[in-house]
Amino acid sequence: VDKKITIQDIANMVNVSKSSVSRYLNNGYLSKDKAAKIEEAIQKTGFQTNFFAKSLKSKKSKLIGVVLPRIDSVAVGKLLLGINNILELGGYQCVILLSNLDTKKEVANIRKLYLQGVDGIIVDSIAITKAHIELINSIKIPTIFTGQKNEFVSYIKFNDKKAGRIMGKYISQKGHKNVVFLGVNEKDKAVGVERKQGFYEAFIENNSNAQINFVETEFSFRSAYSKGDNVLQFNPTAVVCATDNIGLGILRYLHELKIKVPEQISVTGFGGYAVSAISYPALTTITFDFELAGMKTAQGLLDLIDGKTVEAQDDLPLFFTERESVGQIQ
Amino acid sequence: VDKKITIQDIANMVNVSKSSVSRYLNNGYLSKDKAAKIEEAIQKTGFQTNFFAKSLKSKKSKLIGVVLPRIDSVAVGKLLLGINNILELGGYQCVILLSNLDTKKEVANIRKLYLQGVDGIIVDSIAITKAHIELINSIKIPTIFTGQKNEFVSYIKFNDKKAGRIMGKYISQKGHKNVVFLGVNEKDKAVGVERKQGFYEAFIENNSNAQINFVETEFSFRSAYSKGDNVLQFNPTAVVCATDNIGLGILRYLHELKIKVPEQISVTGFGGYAVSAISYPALTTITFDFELAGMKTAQGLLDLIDGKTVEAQDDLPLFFTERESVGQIQ
DNA sequence: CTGTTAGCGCTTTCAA
DNA sequence: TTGAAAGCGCTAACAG
Repeated sequence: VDKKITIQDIANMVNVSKSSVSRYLNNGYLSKDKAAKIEEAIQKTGFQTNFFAKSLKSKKSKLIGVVLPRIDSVAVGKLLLGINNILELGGYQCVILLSNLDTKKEVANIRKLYLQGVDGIIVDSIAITKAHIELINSIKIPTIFTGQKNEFVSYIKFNDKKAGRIMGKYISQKGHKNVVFLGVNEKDKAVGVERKQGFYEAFIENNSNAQINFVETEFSFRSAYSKGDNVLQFNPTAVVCATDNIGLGILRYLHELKIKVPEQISVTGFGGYAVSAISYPALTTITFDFELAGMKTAQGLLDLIDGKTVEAQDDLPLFFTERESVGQIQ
Repeated sequence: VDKKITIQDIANMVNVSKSSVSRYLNNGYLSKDKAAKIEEAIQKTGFQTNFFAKSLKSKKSKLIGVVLPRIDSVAVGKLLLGINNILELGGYQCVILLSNLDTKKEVANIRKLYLQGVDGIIVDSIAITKAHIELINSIKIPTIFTGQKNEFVSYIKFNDKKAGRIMGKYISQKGHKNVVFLGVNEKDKAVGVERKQGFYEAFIENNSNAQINFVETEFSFRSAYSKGDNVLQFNPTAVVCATDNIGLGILRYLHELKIKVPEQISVTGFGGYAVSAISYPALTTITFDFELAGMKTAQGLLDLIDGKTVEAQDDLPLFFTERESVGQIQ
């Protein structure tokens, strides 16, 4: 592998025109013997078509842009794994842009990818704003969202409200009447609003004189941990956390205070990361299969690229995972 | 944003040649007034230079290939975050290829990136083989490794041996005489060999009649957990785990058997992920700053691209983090 | 300072 | 079936 060889070099070696080599490469008509010779030349030279020239000419890059809110999270990692599984099969590669949980940057990243000429864009969004919609409508690149929903775009996500409802029903059935919902900011519709709403609804339905108090936290262990005394002020019998991460933070806080879980207080999460099964006590949670979500999303994008219509989907399978962190009241 | 507009369109609007527009874009000499007019036209049209044409011509893509063994790990996520921080400043973007902890695929991915014409490659390697070296030597693209070392390539990593030594000294000082090292396969030089060796050396130095037994595990919690009884057969007073993940798996196993940590048995890790501070008991570990590692690696690659020489570096700062999981013997 | 010119490597009519 | 030729959008001599 010395100096990169081109389609022209191959043509010269075999005494055909470069058009013929191009045809060979793109399944055009070509006589058997020429095809064979070209194949041989390509084999021994290790020729590989120039990615940029091809993209320039064909207007296709085989590159998919992936906009992520953050990367140092197991959930996002799994999602990306699923995305990559599917995209790789289709001969696509991922260009990754990070938004640092910043909505504006998310939009800027989408624009950047568009200008670069990727063939499609996947956005693991934290919130779909008007700016998102406007941009998506003005650019013509296939784009699909995951993690959040919006009627004007294609998206594939879990039903966060349903997840919340499952948890709400469970907790009320366990006899809890005074709980704290330790959630995140409402700017995040899926995690901040839908999960909470689902929980509230189902919890109240089953338990009309119950009491729920809300405490807000960031996504990190550390932040959740630091909200511990805030949570305890309400004297809840259960604290329902918007993510497993948050649950783990609270678990740690309670441990330090020698408050026994689930004997004295119950804790739950959402997510189903492997680590929450290892914690002590293992966290009762709603399990989302993020890798599957990634695969579905990537497949949706591929369909969009193929010109098919993809209908919004917010019912990816999720299931309740009962472990050890919730106790029965009375 | 309708039909993509080109440098020629801008040239026509302002009545200059497209070369002048190109000059404007690339900091060539240009009169103030023309520059101003061009700028205005670019502003109002939202023109953006065509990525593929530019790359084709300039032989530069502003794309960096990043080969990762896996993506669903916090350590890798942090590394990528650091890489991205630096690359973004330089106007580069990351194309990510996953190797699924497979050495052959790692090599194949490097080749793929080379053929695509990325400007440089970062490999978070699990093992640097002859195939790696040969490929790197034959292609001329700047390439840097992280996570593993090898005298024939540029690399930036932590000193895993030193990390092991610190732990070995600490554990022996704590009076432990019979430990199990719960490590990974030796194909992974850094984690499988260096950490172990460093630990063995320092532990024995301080404690010549001590006993160490080795148990092998995969990287996952689950695998570590499943090795629990294997570990216990040796009746150790401490189990030194090659990663925090592994340590967390063992912690869970011991908890289920109601074996108290650190009263009955001590456990340690390597890594310093946030989650190990939240576990119960919090894990004593060696902390690596993976984000910093990512930044250093990316900066090294940028230097390589600039034609500077980058010397191998295996002394990224690491520090001992004493928490709650190790007890004193006697 | 600025325009003209010649490609980068490839695909794709259009004729032959 | 095949080759010639045009051109994707851009950069970079080379004159002027």
